[in-house]
Amino acid sequence: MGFKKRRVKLEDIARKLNISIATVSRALDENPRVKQSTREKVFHMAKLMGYMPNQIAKSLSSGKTNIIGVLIPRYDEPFFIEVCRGIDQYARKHNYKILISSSRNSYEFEKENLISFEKGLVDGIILSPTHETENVAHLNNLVNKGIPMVLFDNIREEVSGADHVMIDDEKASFSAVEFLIKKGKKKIAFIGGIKQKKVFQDRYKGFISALTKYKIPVYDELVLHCNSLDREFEDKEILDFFKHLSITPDAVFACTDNYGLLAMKTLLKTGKKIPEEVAVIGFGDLGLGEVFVPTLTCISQPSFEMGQKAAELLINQLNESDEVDHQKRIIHLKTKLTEREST
Amino acid sequence: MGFKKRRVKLEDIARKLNISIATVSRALDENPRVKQSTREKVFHMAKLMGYMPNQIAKSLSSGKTNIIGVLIPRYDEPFFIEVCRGIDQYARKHNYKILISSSRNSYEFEKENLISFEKGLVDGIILSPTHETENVAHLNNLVNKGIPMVLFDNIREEVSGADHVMIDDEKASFSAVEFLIKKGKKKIAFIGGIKQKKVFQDRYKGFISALTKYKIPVYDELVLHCNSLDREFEDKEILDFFKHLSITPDAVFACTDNYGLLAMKTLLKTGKKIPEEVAVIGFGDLGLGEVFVPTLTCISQPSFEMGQKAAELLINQLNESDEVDHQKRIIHLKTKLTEREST
DNA sequence: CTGTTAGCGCTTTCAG
DNA sequence: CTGAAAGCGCTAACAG
Repeated sequence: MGFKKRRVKLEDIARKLNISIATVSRALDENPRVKQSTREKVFHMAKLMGYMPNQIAKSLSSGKTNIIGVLIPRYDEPFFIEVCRGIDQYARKHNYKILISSSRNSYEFEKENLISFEKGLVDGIILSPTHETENVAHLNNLVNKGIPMVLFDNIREEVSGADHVMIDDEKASFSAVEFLIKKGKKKIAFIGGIKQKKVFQDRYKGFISALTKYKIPVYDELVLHCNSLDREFEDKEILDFFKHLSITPDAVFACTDNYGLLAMKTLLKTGKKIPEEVAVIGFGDLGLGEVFVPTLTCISQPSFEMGQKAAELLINQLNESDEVDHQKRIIHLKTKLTEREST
Repeated sequence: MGFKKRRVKLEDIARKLNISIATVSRALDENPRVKQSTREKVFHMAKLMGYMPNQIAKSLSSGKTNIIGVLIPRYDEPFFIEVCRGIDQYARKHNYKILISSSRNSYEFEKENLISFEKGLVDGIILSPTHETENVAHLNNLVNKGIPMVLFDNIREEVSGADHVMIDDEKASFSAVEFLIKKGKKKIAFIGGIKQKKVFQDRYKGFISALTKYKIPVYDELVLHCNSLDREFEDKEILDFFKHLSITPDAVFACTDNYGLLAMKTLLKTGKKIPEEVAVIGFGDLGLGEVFVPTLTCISQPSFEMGQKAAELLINQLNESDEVDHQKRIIHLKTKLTEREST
């Protein structure tokens, strides 16, 4: 807005046509209560004058913006972008736009962003809390104010009143590790992410329970929890990890595709044959794994679908009557194992 | 908005304190014209009552939303995401938020998205037109309405009044190809993108002029202009390309990192040694090239910086006086060649 | 079918 | 320093 040239508004059309603003508004709204001929006149004049409705005025008046706020921890993670695509696709169909913000992995920024959402720009919020987010009071707070919310990825179950979209991380990683075990692997390394994230905790649990079930020893040395929040450092962390191993793993279960690729890269550099000597399996399936040589076997996570589902849940909440209290919903999406060349 | 519970507004604070709405508004605005003690009372009460300003009302009243609309052709292209990060970073510092939309490579969607921007949601627009966009009337149209605009990537110089942020694609690709030539390569393949995009046209020109300058033959067979708009098909297109060659190239200049990686992948599969038998160079430098084995040499494009610069130009326009006509600015950013293992 | 009127919540003259 | 009042552009009773 604030466009330099003056914009034509309803009033201008009304005056030109010698009718009331209300009628113009209704006509443009395709309200059946206005005469066909009037409507046509209005449409014609609106077009002629280059009328463009003012969304802000509409929102103030109607009490809704038709914008969904999306808050993700970072942009440079294909998973989040894919989820956003899913949200966008569903939202668009239902006449909503999305406003994406990044909390840049910071609890403070998360709060800050939510505040700007709370200022009335968005009708509801979809978010993945950062790993730093221990206290979820700010989230419950928003929910209590009646702002519809859906969580995904780093779910915090304590947030009552917000819907959740998730996968069964533990089960998925269990099946990945089981797959390796059934291939005869016995020295399986684990590369996880930030320990504070529920998804990584769960993937670790799955890893452990698979090994336990099949009575395969857990070598502490073969377990790495990456702490990096940056591509650059992840790289280094994984390189170092492999450099200092005294046991040579015959398989690697990586909690993200990126970790899987970095692991393969490091292994290849040290002359290992994949998958003959070391099998590698990743998690995510966001396209990168298919480009690498060898291509990466991985747990396929329905990222796009997660987004769609999150949007669906949110929009359902938005359409719920304001009277009844929202009944929390938790959606579990299925994962599958996609076998490629690295195993 | 439309939050179920009623929100506290200026009026509520005013009444509680027995002062006028105007004073509350001014106090909260840190307007020096209000007495220190009053201001403190207001702040205290606002906090107590959990006041949260209504951005929509503010926007309607002030005529600006402090939102920048960003329109990119697709989300699943790291380059665009990186540009968005740059925009976001600069915008944030200057108290702007960004609203990202994707035109999904469609001229129709581009127009549609711009219309929703034009409805007053955004103060200005940063965009990369789609390859389908031949007619730029819709863009000039917006500019003429006084909406500040900055173009990047697939620049259309015809859009007068909009600022441009670009790199010298021709020069950059010239230098890449020259680099290959100086390494003694003589049968250089070219993998470009959609021909309708200016960036790809320019990169092709650079390729040709380097070969010409050094009197290296251009083999038509070694030139591929990818038409795919989808990862999946790009893959296939490049595979096919190499499969049907009768000449074996000793180098490949790829117009994106992704093409470069796919080329390497295909070459490796057919047993070629990189860089000994075939050197490969990409364009972009968005992180993927560093993970691959071998790592990809490429032209580094300052994507993040492009975003920052675009935001800077736009925000400058927003701050310009409404009286004077905007003086078009074109910014050229520098590229450099980053040598890695693939050459 | 159409017009009148009262908001939506905030900013901003203009008076005082 | 503070208040009253107009207005941003549109929607939605309510009345006719």
